[in-house]
Amino acid sequence: MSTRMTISDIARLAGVSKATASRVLNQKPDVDPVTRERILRIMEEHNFVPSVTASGLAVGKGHLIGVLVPALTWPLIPDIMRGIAEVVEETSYELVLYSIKSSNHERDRSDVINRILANRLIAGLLAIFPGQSARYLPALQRQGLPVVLLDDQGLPPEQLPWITADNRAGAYAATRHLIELGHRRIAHIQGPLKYQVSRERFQGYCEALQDYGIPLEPSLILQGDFMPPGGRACACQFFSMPERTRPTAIFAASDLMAYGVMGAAEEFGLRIPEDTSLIGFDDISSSSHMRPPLTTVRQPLAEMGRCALELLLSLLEAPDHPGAALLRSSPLLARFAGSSLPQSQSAMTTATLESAEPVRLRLATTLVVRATTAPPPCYARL
Amino acid sequence: MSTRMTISDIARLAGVSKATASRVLNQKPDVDPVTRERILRIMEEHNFVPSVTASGLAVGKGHLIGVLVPALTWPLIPDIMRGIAEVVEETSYELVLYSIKSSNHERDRSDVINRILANRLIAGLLAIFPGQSARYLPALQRQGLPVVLLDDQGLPPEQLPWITADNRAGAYAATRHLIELGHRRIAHIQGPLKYQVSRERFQGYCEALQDYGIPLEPSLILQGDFMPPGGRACACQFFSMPERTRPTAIFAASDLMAYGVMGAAEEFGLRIPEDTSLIGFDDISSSSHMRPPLTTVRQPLAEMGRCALELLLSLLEAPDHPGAALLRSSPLLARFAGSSLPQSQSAMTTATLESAEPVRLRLATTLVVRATTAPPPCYARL
DNA sequence: CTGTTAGCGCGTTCAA
DNA sequence: TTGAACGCGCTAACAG
Repeated sequence: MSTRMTISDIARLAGVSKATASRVLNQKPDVDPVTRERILRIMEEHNFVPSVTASGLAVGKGHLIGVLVPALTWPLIPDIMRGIAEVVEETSYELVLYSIKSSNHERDRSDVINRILANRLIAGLLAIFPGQSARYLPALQRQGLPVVLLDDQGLPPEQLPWITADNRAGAYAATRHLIELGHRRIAHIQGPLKYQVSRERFQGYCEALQDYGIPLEPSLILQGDFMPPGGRACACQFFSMPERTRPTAIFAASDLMAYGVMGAAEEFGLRIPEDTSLIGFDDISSSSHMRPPLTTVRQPLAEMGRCALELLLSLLEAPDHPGAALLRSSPLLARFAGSSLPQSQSAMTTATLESAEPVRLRLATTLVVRATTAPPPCYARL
Repeated sequence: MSTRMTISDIARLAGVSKATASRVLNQKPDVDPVTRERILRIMEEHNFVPSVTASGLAVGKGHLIGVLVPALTWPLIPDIMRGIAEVVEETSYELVLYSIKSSNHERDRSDVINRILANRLIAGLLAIFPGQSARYLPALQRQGLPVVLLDDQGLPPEQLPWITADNRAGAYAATRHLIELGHRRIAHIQGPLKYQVSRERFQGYCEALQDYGIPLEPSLILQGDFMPPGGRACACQFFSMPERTRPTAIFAASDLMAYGVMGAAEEFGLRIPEDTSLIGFDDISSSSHMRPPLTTVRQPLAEMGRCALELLLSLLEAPDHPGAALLRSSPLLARFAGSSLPQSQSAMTTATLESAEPVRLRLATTLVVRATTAPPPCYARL
């Protein structure tokens, strides 16, 4: 419970110079073992912790890692943060939270970026769902601030390492599940197409249909906004169609939109899954508690956070080693270095290393079947 | 898009000394107006942002605010964080996230605290649901680091300012709602009693019953753990009771536990709200999407975050002015300074200032009636 | 192996 | 009103 200790205090107590004390702090090898032990002991005794501020100033790079997040309330974020926090705890880094002011405009976004860059507080940046802000990120990278993208949700700025989930494969699995249940009129509620994840999910949907010889039906494809009301609106449109053309199953590009569908179904007196099957995407925590529990595609959120941060850390330690070399320095990332294409269903452990130059990891998704999917009603079969 | 600018650069460009440039940066009045303008212009031009690191070092206090959070995935946290982020954005402070390693033990907790204290990174700490870690907080406070507690969930360490929701009143309103609907056998699933919020909610339940002359029935009170499985288990126990003594309504101390109740009800073939009414507590976002939408008590989460941070900020600026004086310095907190007891139902704007010495704010909660409450089934009436 | 010196970028004295 | 000098706590260069 002592008060603030400086390295000078420690040095004085140990009878050495500050430089020596600093050396043992930084694990330098060139210190007399016995002296080192003595200093270490003194530090322990007074539970000394070096000032991140000062060392940051001295080295020119702080030991802080910035995390740029959109609205914290977007349900995927907390799980991702959990993964991030887990690996940060293992290191001596601290996390600085930058949240993008959602309400305001362009100006604000570049402001945040400027703050990040100019005050030189952080050593690296992890940008989660940067969306439009992604525009400014390459500039940071060029100025020497390592940046890692997590599921960009926008046009991927080239040359930035990024981590994402295999949205296409997840959507494919979901659609195939529906097809195998016997559905043929399968609707899809897209996310906003300006996000890459939306397009990937749509692509997976299309490919599954195509592989099973089911023609794409444009009237069964609507664009939502990832939120419940949007999903509800699209569903209402589907449910208003004549029974013969009405979809017997709906694949929504987010769980939240699926919630909206459930609301609409109730309004139309349609039972799920008896009258209409439903699949979401994300597997946010509340989905398992819905009545009936929602069948959905799980993103390995925490794992994505972990990977992204490990990647960033390795970038910090070896800024000039782009590509696969980075992967070897991290135990977690190393697991992915070997695998090429996702061949097994053991989701959490497969991923593909897409390109060598800027590292790009795509983590596997898994279909989790719960209770909102069933064979189509009799009148619709065949 | 310039590279890092230091104050020396600015000074050189403006043809003045670094000291002068520093003066205008810190709003010192003793600078020649025209010179000041010139310097300001140059700073703007090169979009110069002072290094938080360096100024922090110089002043001895960084412009960072620490937020101590438990598991990010606890559903209340994101909303609180949103409130916090909103007011942080208005200031020049940044947020540093400290998460308590949930898995490990005592040792870890004090470690986090030590890091926080010793590296002198942050100027103030906002502790959300500190739980057992609250033990260490007063020490920080004594060492000159302002600390604000947000909904302590434990034994409140004396002398620390804290913000919470009016759990008692919320629980009272929920129970009264049930009583007024005609229920008399009202069960309560408590949160863990080691948390103060659980005890307060239980207290509100008891008081409502008492005020309406309904005797407390011990068999209708079970302790849960705030999580769905716990709620489910308790509900199963209730639903297994003979119909004559079985509760016609359940008030769960958290929405998550209410979800568990819904699952159990389905299992027992009981309809909600026809056979059993149900009320939760928290109003987490998914509750409005449940089928049927959950009646619950809303905590003003974001507002709590906002207040807590404003309080902390005012503490930073006037460290020696405890008590009500603080409140006046903040526009948001000032709103509460006048009101004494919550008299109106306009929840978000009433609160009680409990004591003058360590500031204690209790924000109003609101009952949000949705679709899980109804009059008791016929056989149970009267 | 270790001590000495010189900053990192900024705030704050002191004189001028 | 302004400038020069010093120090925050630490690291990095260079000696010894």
